Amino acid sequence: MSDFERRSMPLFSIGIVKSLTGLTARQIRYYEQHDLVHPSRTEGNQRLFSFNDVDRLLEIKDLIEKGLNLAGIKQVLHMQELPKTNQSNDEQKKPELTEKELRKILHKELLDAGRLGKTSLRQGELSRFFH
Amino acid sequence: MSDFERRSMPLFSIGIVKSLTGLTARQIRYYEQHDLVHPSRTEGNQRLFSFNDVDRLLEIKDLIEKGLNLAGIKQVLHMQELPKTNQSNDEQKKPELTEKELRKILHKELLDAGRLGKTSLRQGELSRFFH
DNA sequence: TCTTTATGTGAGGAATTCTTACACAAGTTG
DNA sequence: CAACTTGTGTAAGAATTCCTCACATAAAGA
Repeated sequence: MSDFERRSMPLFSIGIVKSLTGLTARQIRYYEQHDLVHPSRTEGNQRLFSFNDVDRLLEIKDLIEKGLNLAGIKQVLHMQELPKTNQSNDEQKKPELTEKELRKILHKELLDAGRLGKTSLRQGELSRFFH
Repeated sequence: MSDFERRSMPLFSIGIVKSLTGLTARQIRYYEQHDLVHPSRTEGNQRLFSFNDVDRLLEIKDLIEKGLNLAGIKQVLHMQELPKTNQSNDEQKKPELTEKELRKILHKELLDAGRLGKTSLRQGELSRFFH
């Protein structure tokens, strides 16, 4: 079993994820609805989260606390996922974000300057807690 | 958070543990009832298993497949937990096992000779799957 | 002021888990 | 052989957790 598979394995019910992240069930479902996480499901349609999912929720929480809105968070998470994609591809993959919104988000990030740098250090946060 | 704490953290519902171990819910509850595992509980009394609990259930399953009965398994697990205890302490801690039963168990183990050695190699099995 | 965003809350139902009880096959004991 | 023990299956009924959907609302933006 590869590292990737281990971290993508569906293991945690939403109740556990609540306590691991400090988010409410409402928030977790809302973030899923807006495509920020993609937990799998049991046969009976109950959500099951992986380590990766929990890590990602912790990142989302972090960005929320920095004042980013969901559009901004989506942007950041996508950039982390596709670090080597060239610019033309990037534009093709996020056509829904207008120039204006992007400027607004970047403005927020500037206002938060100094704190944003910590994001990369917090990557894979959960891996510090389990092994 | 220490290593010990991480591995003792209550995370998994019995449904997940079923799929991780291949045991039935009945078996898992029976082993708990006979003091082989001690999952914690949610506020609503639902079982929550840790990595250690799942590891231990995998060991139990292994020993079951080797033909040991629960008394024998309890013996083996206790010996693993207290590797440095002197003999007098050992006797104090397992007064419920008669000489006769012990002889029977040892006989079984002899019949299974050659396979039992693998047990120690399978220690902490789950740690190969997660980190 | 009106709209959007992110979250709280509640209802009603479905899925999961709980305990308890009965059944039973295989092994053990007398 | 008859009775007992062990380990597991199964089912019932209740409790807990989770689901979706809908409505409310504060804060922020237009």
